[in-house]
Amino acid sequence: MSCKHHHNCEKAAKLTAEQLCETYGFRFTESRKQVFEALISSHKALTAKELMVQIGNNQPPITYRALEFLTEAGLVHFISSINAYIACAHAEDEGHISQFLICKECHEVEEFQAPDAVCLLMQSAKNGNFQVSDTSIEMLGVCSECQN
Amino acid sequence: MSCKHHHNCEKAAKLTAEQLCETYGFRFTESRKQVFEALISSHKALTAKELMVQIGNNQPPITYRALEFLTEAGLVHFISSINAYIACAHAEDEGHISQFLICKECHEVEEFQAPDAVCLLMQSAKNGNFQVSDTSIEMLGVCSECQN
DNA sequence: ATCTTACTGTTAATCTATAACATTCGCAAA
DNA sequence: TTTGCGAATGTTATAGATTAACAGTAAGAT
Ligand SMILES: [Zn+2]
Ligand SMILES: [Zn+2]
Ligand SMILES: [Zn+2]
Ligand SMILES: [Zn+2]
Repeated sequence: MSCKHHHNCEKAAKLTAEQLCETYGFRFTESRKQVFEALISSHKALTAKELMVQIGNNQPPITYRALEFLTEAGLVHFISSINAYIACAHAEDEGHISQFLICKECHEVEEFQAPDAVCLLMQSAKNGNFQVSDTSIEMLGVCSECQN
Repeated sequence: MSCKHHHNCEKAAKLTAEQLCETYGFRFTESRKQVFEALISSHKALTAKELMVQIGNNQPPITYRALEFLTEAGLVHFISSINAYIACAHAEDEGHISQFLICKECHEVEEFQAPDAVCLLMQSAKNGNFQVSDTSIEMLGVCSECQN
């Protein structure tokens, strides 16, 4: 599978993940690895259920725990508008804001960055004296592939 | 309750709602009215369950149907990051993009507009040849009231 | 009057996520 | 080595959110 969507793909990302875990004293265990690999090897966003099917696990807590861990570690993002998870494409950039283009045909998801837009949004919030802790930008539509 | 957050509040909004329904040949029925009024009279975002409690209805389909109708009519927005619904503050501006400041303390939600930021985001999508049909911007944080 | 479509009432099912608790694992201090 | 501790897992069951299905009613058009 090609990798136009990830800055550092699969192997590199796994390395980043392992290092990140070690840095903070956590373990990149088997179940976490399984979930992460399932996500990084698919550029699509996967629901918890789809993940469970893919890694052959029908015990929800195991998958949900791995997802919670990976999400908190910043290795995976949760896309609330479609209730699905995706491996982060910029994990090395810690604490960055999540911005997604989500194709409703093929479910492929591209994580992109538009710092200038984010800046304007932050400005808006600041004008309202609102202290932002978490921002999510989710754009649903049809990707270039699926427009044909 | 004061109305710093709505451009046209309660009565006016209800009127807009009724007109909008009539225009498209739909009815502003009792259950829809109940749900809409519960939302418009609270500036907070309410979950489906909270709504059901508030309008004294424990038959999910009724509430969910009303919510689906109101959402499709553009009178109510669904805020996916917190699984809650809020009455739209700009219903007269049809098809506008949803942007929210969501206070995680008091759960009050402000719908705001930042057209220049949206413009930049659209540009980003366009550069990737991505055809956007629906955009949601959700900023979680602490409102000015709750910072004290 | 009857036809059609929108809308409601009700029951039950499905999908999604978490609680609770016992067990094991990895690691470090005694 | 062994003891102790927190992190992580295994397992069962439950809670919570949303929808399917189908029968029935209401309102406007012809
Ligand atoms: Zn990311
Ligand atoms: Zn696509
Ligand atoms: Zn709105
Ligand atoms: Zn607040």
